[in-house]
Amino acid sequence: MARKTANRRVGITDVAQRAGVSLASVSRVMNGNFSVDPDIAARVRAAAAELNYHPNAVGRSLALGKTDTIGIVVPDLANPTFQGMLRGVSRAAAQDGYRVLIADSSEVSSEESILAGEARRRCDGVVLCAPRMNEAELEALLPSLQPLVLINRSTADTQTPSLVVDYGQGIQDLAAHLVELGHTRLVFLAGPERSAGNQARLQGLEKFRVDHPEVELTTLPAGSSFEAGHVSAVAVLATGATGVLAFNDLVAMGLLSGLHERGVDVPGDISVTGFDDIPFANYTTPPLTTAAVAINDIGEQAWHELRQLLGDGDPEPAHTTFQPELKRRGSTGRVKKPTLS
Amino acid sequence: MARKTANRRVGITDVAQRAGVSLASVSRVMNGNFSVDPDIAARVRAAAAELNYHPNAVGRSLALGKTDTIGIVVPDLANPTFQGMLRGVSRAAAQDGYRVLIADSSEVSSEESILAGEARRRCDGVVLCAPRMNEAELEALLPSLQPLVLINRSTADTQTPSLVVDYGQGIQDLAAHLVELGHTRLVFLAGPERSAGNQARLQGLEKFRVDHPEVELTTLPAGSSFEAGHVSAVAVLATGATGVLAFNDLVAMGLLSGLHERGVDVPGDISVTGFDDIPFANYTTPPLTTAAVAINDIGEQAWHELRQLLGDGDPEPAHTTFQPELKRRGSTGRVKKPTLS
DNA sequence: CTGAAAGCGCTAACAT
DNA sequence: ATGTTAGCGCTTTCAG
Repeated sequence: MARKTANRRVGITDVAQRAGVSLASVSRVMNGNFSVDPDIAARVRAAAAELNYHPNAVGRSLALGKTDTIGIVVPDLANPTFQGMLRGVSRAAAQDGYRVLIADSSEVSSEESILAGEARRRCDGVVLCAPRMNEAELEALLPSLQPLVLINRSTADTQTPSLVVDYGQGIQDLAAHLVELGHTRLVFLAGPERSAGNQARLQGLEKFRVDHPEVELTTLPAGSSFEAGHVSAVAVLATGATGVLAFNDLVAMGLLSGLHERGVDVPGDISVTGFDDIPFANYTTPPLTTAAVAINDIGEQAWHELRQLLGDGDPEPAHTTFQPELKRRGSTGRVKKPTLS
Repeated sequence: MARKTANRRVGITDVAQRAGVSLASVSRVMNGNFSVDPDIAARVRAAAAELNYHPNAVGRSLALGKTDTIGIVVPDLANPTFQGMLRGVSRAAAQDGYRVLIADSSEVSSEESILAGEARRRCDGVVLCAPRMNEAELEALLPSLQPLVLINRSTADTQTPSLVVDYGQGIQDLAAHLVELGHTRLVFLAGPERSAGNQARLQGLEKFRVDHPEVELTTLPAGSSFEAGHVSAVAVLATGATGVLAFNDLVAMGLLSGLHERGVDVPGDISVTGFDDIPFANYTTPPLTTAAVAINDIGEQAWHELRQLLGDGDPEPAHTTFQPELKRRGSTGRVKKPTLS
């Protein structure tokens, strides 16, 4: 038997002994179970207090078959979007007495499956956010992860709740906003190729092209980070576009910074939009026009869905689409003079 | 006995049965234990694979007396500093096969003790970051949290490793930097009053005053958020100071934004410094001069200390001070004209 | 209403 | 080298 140090932790047995009752009674009292003699209850509580007894969580988990813990697997803890989600999940779950175990796959999507499985095995359920995992792998993984809720991925499996952001609509709104301002030459700074969110944006833009044949829209590969946006500045300028749709706020901020370094005025010379509305977006100079995603709400919702699956809480719809909300801020403005293409 | 659904999970017994061996053998094989007949080992592995068997973590934990999980309690998951720490801890711990359980106290420092205790009970150890918790409460808590490592708090207890950032020195470096640039009227935008980090900065500035009697340094209460910095813009301008030491990067960014709105040029009219060097600091306009704190390293170190306490890994020094590194960037510049005080 | 005892899934003595 | 068995700390039937 493993016994790390000399000092034994106080267990239910100690309390029972001290209170002169059986283990069962202590257990009943600790769990606020019905039908315990007030006298005994008091003795037990006293003993527990004196010994500073706290039930061992692992023992409880084994007996109860539940850990009161859920796992959340995210691709990158450095990304504000996933941080926001994590925070939303964590706070909501905490409200219901659940804790959250993190599994950060560090962008190594090959590890995601294993990680998710491990997380699931330690927990009662899982929130899975794996934008780069391929479709087949995802489908194969789902059964073993149940109960789980999926973020920004859809699945044929109707058992699995999934919360998705309508990136396609959001990017169209952003593009339309630029068109309204008179821009006719746009460039999209694309995110990671295999990311589901990027593909959704691309589809949205395809639709936009159909609706706005007069607009010239080009795509530039970039990425999802500051750096990606920063180094894109030259390429963006080379296109001659007056409006830029950055993959997300990070990319937009990087671009803003790169543009600023080159003395390009935003929005005077070029308008820039982001995506997500991370907290920082409000405080860039100029403040960033973006499509706000209620990422904390998504996290919270994710927990609610999972809670339902776990048998607590009340039933709710299992599939939800979150609509981004256009935030008009200082980084976009009227085009200076119509560009002659 | 709790049995949620009808479908039994496959346990070690099933594998043993299928392989026609005892539980013990299966356990030995699964744990790569010495002395198992290759033949049996193969049979066990085959059976495990066929049944898609994965050891139950809770059962293991109970038997082993360890969970391979550590808790991390942070005051606010929305704060980039704590996010960075979390990330550092999480990645480092993952390297050693440990998982991280989050306890976000949501700034409610009264909850921190309970939260920390709960986290500890589910885990093998805890990383505690509770800048606002009062001294007495902290000391009282320590014994029950062992093994733990403390972040940005010191304690008399030499058993407890603690990692602290030298905020006092950092803020002095920042102030000295401004002085070098010719600034003689400075203002410090103070953080949360009870925060240990704020007090350290205040002490550093006291020392700075002694070293630089020629400099006029005032303090303005602010806070630790964007908003705090943003609303401070007017008060800052009212002081007539030409150099501002913001409590942290968030406050500095808020201030930058507030200043920009009022047409105040940074660093032309006023120089602004932050603290922490969060990833965004490099991408503000202008880029933020700040004192860089290697927050990811701190998280990583925290894990290493904890690992040592847990009995793995090699011995390391138990108390470490991290020196912030001055980052000179665009938000600070030469004073326009010497101010006549 | 209470206590004895079985069992959650696994590991580690202890025999064999 | 393998099987038997006794826990790990707790909950919950099942008798009384």
